[in-house]
Amino acid sequence: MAKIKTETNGSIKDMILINAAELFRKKGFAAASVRELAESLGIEAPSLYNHIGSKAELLQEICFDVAKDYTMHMDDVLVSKKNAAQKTADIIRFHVRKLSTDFDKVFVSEHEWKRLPQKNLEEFLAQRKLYEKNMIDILKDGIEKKLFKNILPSIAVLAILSAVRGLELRQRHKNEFTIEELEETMIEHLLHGIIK
Amino acid sequence: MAKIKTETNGSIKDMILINAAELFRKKGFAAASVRELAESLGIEAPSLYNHIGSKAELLQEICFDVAKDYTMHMDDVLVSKKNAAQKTADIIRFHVRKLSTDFDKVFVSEHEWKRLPQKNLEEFLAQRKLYEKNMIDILKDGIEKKLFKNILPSIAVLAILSAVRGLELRQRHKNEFTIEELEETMIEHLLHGIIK
DNA sequence: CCTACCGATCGGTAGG
DNA sequence: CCTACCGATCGGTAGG
Repeated sequence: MAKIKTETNGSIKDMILINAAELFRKKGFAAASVRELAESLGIEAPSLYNHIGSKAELLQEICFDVAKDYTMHMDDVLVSKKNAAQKTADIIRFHVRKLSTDFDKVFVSEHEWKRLPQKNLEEFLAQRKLYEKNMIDILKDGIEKKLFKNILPSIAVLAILSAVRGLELRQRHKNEFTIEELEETMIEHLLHGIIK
Repeated sequence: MAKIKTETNGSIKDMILINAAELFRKKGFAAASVRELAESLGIEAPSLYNHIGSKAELLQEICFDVAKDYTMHMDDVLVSKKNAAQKTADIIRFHVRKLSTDFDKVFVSEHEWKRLPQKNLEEFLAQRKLYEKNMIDILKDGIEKKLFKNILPSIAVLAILSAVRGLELRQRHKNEFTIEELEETMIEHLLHGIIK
């Protein structure tokens, strides 16, 4: 009898995905139960299946939603006229911003993608690999143009991506810094270092 | 009847912890079953309980073993006569090396500590917070001594730690780079940046 | 949207 | 170290 309370403009499926992302982040995909998700929505577990196909499907939608956003941004960056340093800065900025605006989804996508069913996992990894290849190409271009030092591109990409992926802003630095401060500080650090 | 095969010098408990770390890394703590762990050791699940108290205890031992190593290294760094830049480099180097030599344990400690039971979780977080505070103090000292730029220490620590924590060397770059190359590249990047 | 319920699997214990 | 087994919980289905 109880109906899912939808926030303004939120469809039922959106509400489910929002709550699922929060639950998966807090408990991990494997330890999060469908019953608990249903409870957070004010309904019984079996009723959820009128809206979703399976628990795994929710994880899949979260991961690929996030991946799509990153991929689309990368496409914008690649066709822009900016130089390698500016492109790299854009990517860092986007990661920090995305993490702060869509924390639950991004976190789940970063930490729980390994629980995707085989087929989805392969596709997810392929997208991720392409993303990293695009970044490596940007760094290589920067090295060629004498903009960057003669670094090892694949390791630099690993360092940059893990730095921005691993950020755990959560509540911690919520009111300590603005998002813009965080973005620019990360860009400065990862491009120019901290040594005077 | 089957006995656990112990590798040279490895006690049974050590073997259990090694296999548990690998299993927890691959499947996640929640999704890893005691039965599967037992199977990897060639025994039945109930027999495991002659050697362990609970599944949670294994996670606890893995996480605190790793935390102890980092904390002990930090203590060495803090009493050393090196300057802030050298101390920071030492910390980065230790993280990279530790990750490459104890991949499964470090990975589990980084990704699964949230599944620790309440009491252990609080202690783990306290140790982690102290570790970060020590690093912040090192950076502050570097800023005071005009060695570092006027960065935001807490964000810089976050960037450095997430960069080194998030590294996924695994098989990927196994034969592509030596550990030393990886260490020095990360130090160079996180201290001096990539811009020429 | 609900109640009722299924088979599978879980961590762990009893007892030898 | 084993077999036998427990209660709890899981994702999901049937039927209305």
